[in-house]
Amino acid sequence: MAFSDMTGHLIRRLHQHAAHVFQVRTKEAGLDLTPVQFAAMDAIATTPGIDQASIAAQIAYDRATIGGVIDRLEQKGWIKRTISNRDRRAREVTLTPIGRDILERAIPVVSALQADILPGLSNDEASHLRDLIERTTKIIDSDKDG
Amino acid sequence: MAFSDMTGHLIRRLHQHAAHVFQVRTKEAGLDLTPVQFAAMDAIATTPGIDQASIAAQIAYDRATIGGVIDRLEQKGWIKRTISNRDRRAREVTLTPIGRDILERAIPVVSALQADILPGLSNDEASHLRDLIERTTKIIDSDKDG
DNA sequence: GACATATAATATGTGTACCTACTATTATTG
DNA sequence: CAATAATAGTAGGTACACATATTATATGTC
Repeated sequence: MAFSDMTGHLIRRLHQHAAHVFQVRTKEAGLDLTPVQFAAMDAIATTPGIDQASIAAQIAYDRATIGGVIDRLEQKGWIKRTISNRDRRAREVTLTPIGRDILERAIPVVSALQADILPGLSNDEASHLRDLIERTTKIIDSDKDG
Repeated sequence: MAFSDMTGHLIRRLHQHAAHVFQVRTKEAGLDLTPVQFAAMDAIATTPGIDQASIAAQIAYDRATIGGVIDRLEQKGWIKRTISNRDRRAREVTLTPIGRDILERAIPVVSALQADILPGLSNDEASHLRDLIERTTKIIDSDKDG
């Protein structure tokens, strides 16, 4: 089989495209944020005061990567980090008012761009594709735990 | 819709998993190479003397990224770069004997690990998933050209 | 054949992405 | 409660990944 037909290569291409769509659509909307920054802010909004390790676990990233992401979000003034009282190793992360505003503006944009990630597929096909991927990732997760 | 169910997020997770499987399986086989390094070497083996821009186009990467990848492959002694006679801007890239050997050893490993990227899916489902992704990437490509 | 245009590679900068090791702190266990 | 193990975050290192700008060279046009 030619390399270009291999599963891994196809998945990389699709991911590359998804990242590109995210970048273009958010920039068009006047937003300056990356996919992981959005994911982290969404997790923080869902669970204010969440610590970095929990953010990393929730959105499936490395702790070290999230550390850097949180650094940059803090520099932009979108999140705040305070040492936790119940566990002095942990940092409790919350959105600032500006960060909340950015996230509010980003949510509809990010929701809308999802459809552009799978051009040319019918709704049924796109749904089926999402379903197959979701089943696969669930198996990956259960393999990790079990 | 929750962020974790969004298309972009699912695709990222799948890509992350595919990259992980590649890393683990190649390491187990005693190989020290990344997905893009493998892809580049495969392209060079297919078209010896290919220039860097053509490698980038063939495997769908940025020219700047491929420049760095080729740098590292050259440092490892797996490829050779010579200034082209017909176009002094271009670098003709070829595999060294060692590079050819590495690629020969890598090809069966990389072929075999493709199946591990989609655990828990039947052959039909995996095929269908590949097909849907392939159709999407073809549309992406034609949008770029047209 | 000078000149505008395009292209190959590189340089620079930002931001992931993950690995290993390290420090500080907490939890567990004898 | 002292010793051990586990965990949160950071530091350092490697390798993408891509945008933009720059340099060298080639190409098309008049």
